Amino acid sequence: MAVNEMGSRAATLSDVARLAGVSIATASKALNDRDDVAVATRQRVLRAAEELSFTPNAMAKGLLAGRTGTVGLLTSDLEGRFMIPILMGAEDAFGAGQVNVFLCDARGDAIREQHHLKALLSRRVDGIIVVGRQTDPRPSLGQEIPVPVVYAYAPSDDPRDLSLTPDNYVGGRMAIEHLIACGRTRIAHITGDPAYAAAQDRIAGARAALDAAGLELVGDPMFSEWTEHWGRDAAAMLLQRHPDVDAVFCGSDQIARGVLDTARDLGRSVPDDLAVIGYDNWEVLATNSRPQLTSIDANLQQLGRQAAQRVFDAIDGVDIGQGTHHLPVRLVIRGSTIPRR
Amino acid sequence: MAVNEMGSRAATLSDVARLAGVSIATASKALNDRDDVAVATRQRVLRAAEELSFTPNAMAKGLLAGRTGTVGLLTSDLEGRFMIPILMGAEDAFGAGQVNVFLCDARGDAIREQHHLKALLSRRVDGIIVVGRQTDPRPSLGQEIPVPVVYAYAPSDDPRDLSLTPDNYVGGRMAIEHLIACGRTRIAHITGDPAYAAAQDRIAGARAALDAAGLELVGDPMFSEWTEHWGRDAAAMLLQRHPDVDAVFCGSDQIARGVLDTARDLGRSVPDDLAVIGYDNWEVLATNSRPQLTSIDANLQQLGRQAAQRVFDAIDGVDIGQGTHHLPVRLVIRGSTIPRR
DNA sequence: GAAATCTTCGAAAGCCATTTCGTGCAAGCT
DNA sequence: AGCTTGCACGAAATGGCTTTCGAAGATTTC
Repeated sequence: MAVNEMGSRAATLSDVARLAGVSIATASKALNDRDDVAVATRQRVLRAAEELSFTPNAMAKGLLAGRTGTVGLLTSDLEGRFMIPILMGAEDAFGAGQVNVFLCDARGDAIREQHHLKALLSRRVDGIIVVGRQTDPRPSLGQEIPVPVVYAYAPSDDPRDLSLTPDNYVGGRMAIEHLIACGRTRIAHITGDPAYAAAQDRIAGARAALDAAGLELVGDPMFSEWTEHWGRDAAAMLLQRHPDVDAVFCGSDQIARGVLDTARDLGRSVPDDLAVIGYDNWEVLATNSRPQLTSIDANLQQLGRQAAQRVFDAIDGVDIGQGTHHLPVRLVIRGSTIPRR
Repeated sequence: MAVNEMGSRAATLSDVARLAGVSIATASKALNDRDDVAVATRQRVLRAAEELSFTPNAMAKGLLAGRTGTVGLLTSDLEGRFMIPILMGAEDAFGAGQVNVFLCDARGDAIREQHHLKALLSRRVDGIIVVGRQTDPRPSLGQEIPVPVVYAYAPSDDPRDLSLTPDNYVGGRMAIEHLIACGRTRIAHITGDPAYAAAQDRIAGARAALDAAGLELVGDPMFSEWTEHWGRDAAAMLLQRHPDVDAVFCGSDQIARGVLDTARDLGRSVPDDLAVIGYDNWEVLATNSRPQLTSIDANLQQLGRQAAQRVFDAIDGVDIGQGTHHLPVRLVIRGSTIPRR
């Protein structure tokens, strides 16, 4: 047979018991380190289990325990760059223990999500993490779910749910504060789609920081796509209209890469002549540009870990609170705002 | 309670039966659309199930059926760009049916992998897909696994296993053939770490194509990292040593981006003066460069789908064969090799 | 030596849904 | 009326494991 033998299906506890010459009950106790089993007997059982490479059937166990040691991860867009670190963080937090992750990708489709949700519930997952692809609020799964639910990245639109999302407002503020700390005063903003809450939140934070310093944005924020192309085009327009600009806060690293490109084309030196800061800290982009890109990192992996931790806590009966929590972001300084020493 | 009520645990079939005033057996039959149930009775049961929002316990079902409707996805590096499309393809193929995916990330650690494997087996997955992070062969999980195993991307080192991996040899050949078709004859190769099978396979394919056309590579293949930085540096060296080169085959899109950068800096126009082709067809990089990047796409999503399909077939008892299968790749032509019309 | 106390083990119930098989009943037939 | 036939439903076994509780044997105590 090609792939494998599949001959004898996995050994069961009674196989082990028979080989060890004890009852099923005793075998179970021996394998689970319970009392009331003589040392010699336990040894025999363990050896038998070893020999049959016995693996307890998690389903049978779960059926009894009422717990499956399984958590569902309901994403809406696997492709998205933001999903992966969150997923990793969650997998990380779980992986250490006995918990495994059920992955479901709804492909951004509500019907499919409902379908997957049902599948997860029928598998009796102990908890669910819902990962969205934007920071805009998404429809709640409802309060009727019989297991804890935590929303990551995209918060739920129902305040009774617990949501963890990066703090874009503070991110915007930090970016501007950093630019000001670098001595910049004529700061412009190029960002992506204005329909994204992320774009608006970052602008709000940026404006707050500028206000606090008695400054104003150079021109209006420039909206369009989250792409390098737009970054290039926007930068060209910006530098023509406002040649005296000395810093650009970009809504994404992709946009920032475009801005760097145009700056180079037009002979503006970065960071001396023009400081550029990105957003997302997408390493591949940020560390391979010339100069390397200062950026805001949303700590997504940590966000994923926290979401997992909350689910754990809830499973253990801990009250994990509710509402939308904005998790701290961090500034990663590179050459595009501060000259290399 | 914060996250949800969790009050009454999920309803069971006997709850439904009691509410409908029938036996468990009848309830089961009604819900599963089996015969021997009067229409009126079925209606009553369905209504009861609806009311209790009954979801059948997949574990109990699996315990009977001997099948769990679950497949394990054992990756070694979630971070990797290659993992995601494969994962999506697999999830795609499964998602349509009743199958769900267990995701395990071994973080490239053999111990952790063993641990996860055991967890998957104890969950009685019906099959396993092992996804590696490079195309270099990886240690087999062994022939003792009681369920079908398919290796994706990274083939198993045991020819008795079934492995699906992209055809890097043909990829290299296609790249060169395309450049030749574009009228180029002085072709150089800049790639990444020579320890990668991917690098060597692509070179072998490239050499075969050059041979067939009676051509030779300009200079030796240039090895180092799979980064933009290296692409820039390598291109600078190349253009200095061999100013007459008219095409560069790059081992990755990142390297190609670096090459484009340097070409621009040195005033070489792409594609007229110098054609550049990348590898991987990483859309974000390939479509945002100037000009857009021609590249080789490994069809990873399809690879994932195929892996899933093979697992399905094996579960259904179909002999799915063995050995390493090299899946077709495809050329994606953009502006870096052919001028925009 | 008899009674009390451990120690060690096994029988059996239970988790939840499916399925086989048998029972009760009404309708159909001669 | 007496028989078969068909229908609708339920009792019970099944699957793999845990756990409770009782029983047998070994040990200690007076």
